[in-house]
Amino acid sequence: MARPKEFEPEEALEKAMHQFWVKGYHDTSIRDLVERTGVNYYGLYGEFDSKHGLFLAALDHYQRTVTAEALGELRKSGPMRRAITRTFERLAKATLTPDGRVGCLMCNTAVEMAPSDPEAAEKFKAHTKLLRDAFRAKLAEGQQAGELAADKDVGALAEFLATTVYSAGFLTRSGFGEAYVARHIRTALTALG
Amino acid sequence: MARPKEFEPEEALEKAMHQFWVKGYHDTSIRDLVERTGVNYYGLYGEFDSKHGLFLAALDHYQRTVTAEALGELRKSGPMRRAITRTFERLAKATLTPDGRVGCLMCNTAVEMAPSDPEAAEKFKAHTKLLRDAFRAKLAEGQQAGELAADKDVGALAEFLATTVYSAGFLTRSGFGEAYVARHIRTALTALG
DNA sequence: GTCATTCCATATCGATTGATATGAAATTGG
DNA sequence: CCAATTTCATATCAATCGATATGGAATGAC
Repeated sequence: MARPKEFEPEEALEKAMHQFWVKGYHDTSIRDLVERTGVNYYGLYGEFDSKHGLFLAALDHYQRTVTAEALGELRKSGPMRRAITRTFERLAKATLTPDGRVGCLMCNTAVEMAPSDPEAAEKFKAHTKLLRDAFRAKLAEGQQAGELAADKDVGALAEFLATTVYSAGFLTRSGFGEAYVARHIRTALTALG
Repeated sequence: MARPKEFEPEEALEKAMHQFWVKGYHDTSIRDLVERTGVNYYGLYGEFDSKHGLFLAALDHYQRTVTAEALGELRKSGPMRRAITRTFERLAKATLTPDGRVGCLMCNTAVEMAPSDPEAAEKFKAHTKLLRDAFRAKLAEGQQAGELAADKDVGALAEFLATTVYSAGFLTRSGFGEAYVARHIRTALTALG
């Protein structure tokens, strides 16, 4: 029984995420967010409390959408190496958006915010755990199937692959071309033996 | 024939570098720099033109001091693997300063500035080239000496090791402990075969 | 000692920041 | 049709931003 909202919260969050993805937290202003989302101050603050609240919500949104989508490849049954390679291909694709070579939002956030923002740091750690656990499951499965040498440390490799995800995002954002990034991933995967 | 400066430009630059190292570019204000360096506005602007000019000078200073010092290990004659391991040990030490887990200034800068600041991006690229060339020389030497398999791609490995330097800085800044970082480096070095 | 010059300390500039307040527009219940 | 409620659009807030201007303090030349 009142005037209806003229925006979809989920759409606004998606657009805000892309804004933070390109410019980071400090270099994004509320006015940037208002312009990008098409939602005015009242709507944004009513929905997300503050710039910081919107930022944290955008981090959650990133994990729920971009990351979860790419990790789907690891949950399929099938050969280990192919699944891992495809996962990296999908993730690499996600570092390129209509806004350019934006990299990985979680990597960007860790660098910019982790030392000074405990809440952002916590979201980043949760993201790392998500990656690590997904890789570990597939690696363990592969080791069982004889696709990975029995003496390999699955836990250490899972950590390594999770970090390689961030490295690939970092390289893309830094301006290195797709060939450079692909070469890095290919070399990294030789650690699987 | 005038009032003498009360500061040493090199010392001021060193302190400014540490400020940018901790907080990045956007989250560091001129007032922060004045406070940290002990040099007032007039002195800073007279010496470095602007906040941005001081930042670029700090990037140069980082390469000349922190990075060059660590790469000295690669220029010594001696076993390849030991030299590479020691280089990473030195670089890992540099990511921990009295200000905390600050990571690698060049990695931080690439993430924060590369897409929007061509001059900073160029300095980062030069830094990557410095790392890559130093690793490549040692790898080629090792390959000649039979410490590295003849079929290994020295160029690709040099790129990979350079990126691993940034990864280690990234992990430190993100809050991972020394054991986690050391494990990552150890796993990465298995790519040498 | 005097004066020109350079530097230090501080005040100040317009612009922008995150956040809030204000009043009109849009909706529903009565 | 009107009052109550919620949202929209915009004006405005104090604080801070990078940068500059101003005035006094410190030096060397003469």
